[in-house]
Amino acid sequence: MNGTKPTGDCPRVRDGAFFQGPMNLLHILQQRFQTALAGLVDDPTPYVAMIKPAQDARFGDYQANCAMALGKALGKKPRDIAQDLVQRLPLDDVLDPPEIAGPGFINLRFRSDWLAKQVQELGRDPRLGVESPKTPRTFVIDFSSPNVAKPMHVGHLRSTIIGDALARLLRFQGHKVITDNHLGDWGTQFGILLYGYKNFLDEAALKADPVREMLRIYVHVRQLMSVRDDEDAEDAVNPVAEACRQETAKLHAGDAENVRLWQMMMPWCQAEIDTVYKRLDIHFDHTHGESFYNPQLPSVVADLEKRGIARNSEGAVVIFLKEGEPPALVRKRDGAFTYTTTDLATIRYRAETWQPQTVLYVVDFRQGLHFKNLFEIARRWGYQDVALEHVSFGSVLGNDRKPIKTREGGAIELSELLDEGVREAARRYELTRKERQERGEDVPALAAEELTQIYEAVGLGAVKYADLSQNRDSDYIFSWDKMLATEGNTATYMQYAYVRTRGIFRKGDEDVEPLRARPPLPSLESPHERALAIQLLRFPEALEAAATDYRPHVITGYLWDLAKTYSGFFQNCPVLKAESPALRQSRLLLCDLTARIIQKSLDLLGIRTVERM
RNA sequence: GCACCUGUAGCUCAACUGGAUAGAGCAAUGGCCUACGAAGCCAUAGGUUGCAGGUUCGAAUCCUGCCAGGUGUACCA
Repeated sequence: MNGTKPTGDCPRVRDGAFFQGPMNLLHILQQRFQTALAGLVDDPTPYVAMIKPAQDARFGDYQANCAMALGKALGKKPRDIAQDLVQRLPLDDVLDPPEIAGPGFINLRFRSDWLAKQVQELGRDPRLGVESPKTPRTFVIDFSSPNVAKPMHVGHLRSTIIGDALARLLRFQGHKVITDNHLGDWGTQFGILLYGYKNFLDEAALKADPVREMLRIYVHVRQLMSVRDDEDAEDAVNPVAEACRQETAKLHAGDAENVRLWQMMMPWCQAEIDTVYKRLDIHFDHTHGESFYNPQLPSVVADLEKRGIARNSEGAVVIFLKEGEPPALVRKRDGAFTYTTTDLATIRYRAETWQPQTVLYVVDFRQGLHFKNLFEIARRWGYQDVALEHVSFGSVLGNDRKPIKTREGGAIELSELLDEGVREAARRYELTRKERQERGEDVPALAAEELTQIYEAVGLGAVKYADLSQNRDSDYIFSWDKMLATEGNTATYMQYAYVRTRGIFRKGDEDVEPLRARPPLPSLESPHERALAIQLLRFPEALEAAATDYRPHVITGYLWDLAKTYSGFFQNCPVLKAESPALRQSRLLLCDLTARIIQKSLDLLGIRTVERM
């Protein structure tokens, strides 16, 4: 705290000037309760945390639930404490007189004139009310991380989408974010490619389209590996698989030919995954794959041994974690290193290179134990001041509730899945369009170019939104019907809500720029206007809640609430035909802010909007 | 065996991390296009939150024990 600055309204420096912007509603209430509680308890923090949005409009906008807990701690009647607190609250111009209800709930309601001023500020705020953090943190986000020798498949979907959304969110909040794609570019899958290249290469096909030929080779060898020679030989080593292993070993040992081939193939593999990233609009700051860390591995093991963290056991170098539990291997009996070794080298490199406060691993839940062990080892190794977090997520299931597969039982290629999403979006779009035309509705005529963009935005948006709107802990069932539904909490619905809002400006021939440069003080007389105002002002709060536990579905939940609140407003408050020009401007501001926040929220989820559909 | 995750309306999911009468969307029923895009809106119905205990002013949420499903568990990553 700086005594020369007012603390109550938190002026912010922006573009070199002090900017009096709108504030996170929850923060304002928390500050006021901080003050009120200061005289009552030593540490108000846990009690301040008991301020929540009211579940029911009858209970006001927010409610403070701390009086009951305080009653216990102070040995007084909760309602008396609530009364005391209310009297200590700095009231000024922000709140209506709070009410005390039930066992000691304090119901809080903002003054509408104060809300209107906040909305006016929000209108000219390019950051839509989101304040820059006092102390920005540095995050490294490790996500996607496909094995590059084979095409990306549906198993990479969640990590890629969730990781990208978290990167966008944290970056927008004002943190420093470094995205790093930890490619599997050094493993057994390259042995498969090397073996295939040496034995089944079609030179002409390679010249024509190297990526396609690599795919063909990979798939072909995989088939050979999985075919059993005869029924009795179940445990026998498949000769092709063995040959592939040997190619991998030679690569790791530095065999000149294999290294040369690896260097030749890598750009092709990279090109293959880049097309998927480009389509999904996903970018990485760094792509340090396993091969990048390979030269560092011996020193990792040596250092762990030197510090007495790792030791020899049965010929391997291992780290014992817990009594009765299997140890983690950092070097196998045959001298090869493991993924634990690589991951440790990665932690060291990231810590030394970027000094992050937090490293997020957006990786599927099945690797939970691996990360638990890895993080424990990292702590013993001395990396205690960097928070390592496994942001885990469940599986994508088919209709049979089993991990989704093709009809043949193979993994669904991501590029094909995205193609199908866009095709489905186009098919459904044309269907609805035809229906609407038959009903005599005013359907905008759109050029082929614009339609293509709509299909992409809707199809890809549907896939992303369906994933992100789910609590990441649980599995989810993949269904085109569900994700491309035009009703309910879907990308399509939100994109449509955005379009409808924009439609008002088109129809009314209204420009948004003056609204944003000099927003009017809105009227919040109607309960629908007031509810929408609060919902708009809650945007920063939603982002904060989503970021706290790295849960993008909190953003989609907020969006859904916003869309429903907007619907109520839209249905009951005419905009273009408002009773007065002033009211029209007031409502246009609310519309524009709704559109901007929908667009920004979708953007943080990596989803595009279009102006017309 | 041990560990982690999941179990909420017929189906798919929420519930802001302990708050007031557990909410949405599908599906069902009934209504709303001479006010801005009906891909929309409103209303009705639907629940022993897997089961049983416990903790307290208050539990879907925390603890214990069961039941069911998924996943992992020394040389794949």
